[in-house]
Amino acid sequence: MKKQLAEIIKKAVLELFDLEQADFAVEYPKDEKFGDYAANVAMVLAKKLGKSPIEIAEAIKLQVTSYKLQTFEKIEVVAPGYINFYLSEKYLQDVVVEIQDKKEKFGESEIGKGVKINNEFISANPTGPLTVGNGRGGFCGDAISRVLRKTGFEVVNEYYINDAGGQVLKLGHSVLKDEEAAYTGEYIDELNKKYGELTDVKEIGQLAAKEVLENIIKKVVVEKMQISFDVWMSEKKIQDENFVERSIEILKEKKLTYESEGALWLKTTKFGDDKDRVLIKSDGQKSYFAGDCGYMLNKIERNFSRLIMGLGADHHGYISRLRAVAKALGFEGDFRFVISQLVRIMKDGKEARMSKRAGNVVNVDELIDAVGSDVTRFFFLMYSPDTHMSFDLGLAEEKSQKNPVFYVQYAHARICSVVRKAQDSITKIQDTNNVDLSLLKDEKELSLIRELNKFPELVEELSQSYEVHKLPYFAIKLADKFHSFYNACKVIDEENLELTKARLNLITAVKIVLAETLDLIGVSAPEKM
RNA sequence: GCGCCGGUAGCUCAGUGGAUAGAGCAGUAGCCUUCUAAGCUAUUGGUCGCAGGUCCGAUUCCUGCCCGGCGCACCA
Repeated sequence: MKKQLAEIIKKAVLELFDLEQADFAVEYPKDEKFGDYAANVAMVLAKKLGKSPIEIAEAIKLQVTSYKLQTFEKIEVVAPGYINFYLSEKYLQDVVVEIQDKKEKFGESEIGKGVKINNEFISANPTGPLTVGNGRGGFCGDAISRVLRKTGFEVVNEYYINDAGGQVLKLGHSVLKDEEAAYTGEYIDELNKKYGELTDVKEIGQLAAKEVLENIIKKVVVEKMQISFDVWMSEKKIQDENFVERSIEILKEKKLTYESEGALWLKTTKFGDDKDRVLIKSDGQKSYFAGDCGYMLNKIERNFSRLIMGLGADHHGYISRLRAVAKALGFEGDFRFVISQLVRIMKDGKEARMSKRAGNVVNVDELIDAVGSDVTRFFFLMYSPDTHMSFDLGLAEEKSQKNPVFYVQYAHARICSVVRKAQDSITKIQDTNNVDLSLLKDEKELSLIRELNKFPELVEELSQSYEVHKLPYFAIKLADKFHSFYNACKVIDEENLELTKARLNLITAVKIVLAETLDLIGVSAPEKM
């Protein structure tokens, strides 16, 4: 509707003032009393037209009114020059019908049809357990994919495994517990028991990495975090299949490389990086960055038209060089980075030290074990990835009404309970098809429907902006309006079966949208609590 | 030194070139003979880090500064 309204206003502006382009916005007003949509066109055009915003707004209002649209029951001009549009009751009541028809497909669209997207996230080294930071990035990446799929995009979830370079050696040393050991922890002790007798560091490292990947990372990702990756891409495979060699050849051919101090450099500065990067070191070894070039070539040859990479804030420095390689290798599509800031775990007002010995939570799986998968996901996804979030462990552990996750889930469970009750107690209400939804006129009811109406627009917006933290906020708002409605309006009324039927339709619609929103977040929608 | 991110209510965080800056938690006052009180209703609380600038209008955009986090390898 937002888009359609923008088109309508555009048309009106064209007809009235003969202006082709107008840079204005259609948005949701801050307050419901200002209607369902508000446009700032008049204020934007005021200067250009040399008229007062109010005057212009009135003209546009008249013009739009002359189109006799059924959608709006009222259009108002308000100082300093807003045009507020009020959806008609009929339009809102029809939203309930639409949701009943489409069920869980409500909000789906085809804007992404035929567009292939590669979404790479987590990609933590196979050298140890996943941290809460990996968890944040993981849930965020997963939610983005869910939104993209709902809007018709073809998404490949991908995890890149650094199983070829020096960190494998580091792991080997750690298992042997020699001077070059870098990692410690219970899992290292176990690996030491298993492989400590061997002597070849590289072999030990590879065996250990494989085991960490299979028994720690994959288990946590798949079982605890419930994220499914379509591709687990191995760095070694990229090397073995000559992508690295070939990418270097291509870059050489494009004359984007040069030799200096005995090393081969790539001119990433040509594409916005702050310094050039080494591809082949002076000792003849390929750099880690060369591996990235090979991987990029591999992605490009798989014909994705959009690339997404989720990175922790400690890796934000890679953005410009990765963008540079993509361009250097000829990738022209949209390449977006989702950077998630680090996570602080707070307990009792203090920062929990990231140490196992102190008995504090460090890893995602431990966090999930402590507070549950739903709470963990919801909490991480509530925050914009840009914020340096504090995870209040005490609050999350409480499992009480303080917790917004339960607030939302409770709304869903409540609806299920009412529906169950209706089925049990009123046998007459079986024919839910023949319903008079025009009975839904109460302010609480209409307000609830207005929120439902926003869902498809939200999903579509998120498929472009990736701001998935808006999903939990939407869920809370919808739950809020439902609870408010529930307290004001009795759903089951033996004396008024027609209204009861209409309201059952309404809450079923709410249930569908709530469940869908929670599904995009990856949180369960319980039938009972 | 350079770069990225943040600085909004007591706490954790949304938000926006425009209409009285929002939510949850915490605080205060009410609401269970009625479909789940894990709920509802009302209410207290803000110099949107500081200083300039652009604009009819800035918390939002620009510049400078202050505070906090992270990053700046021929390491992977």
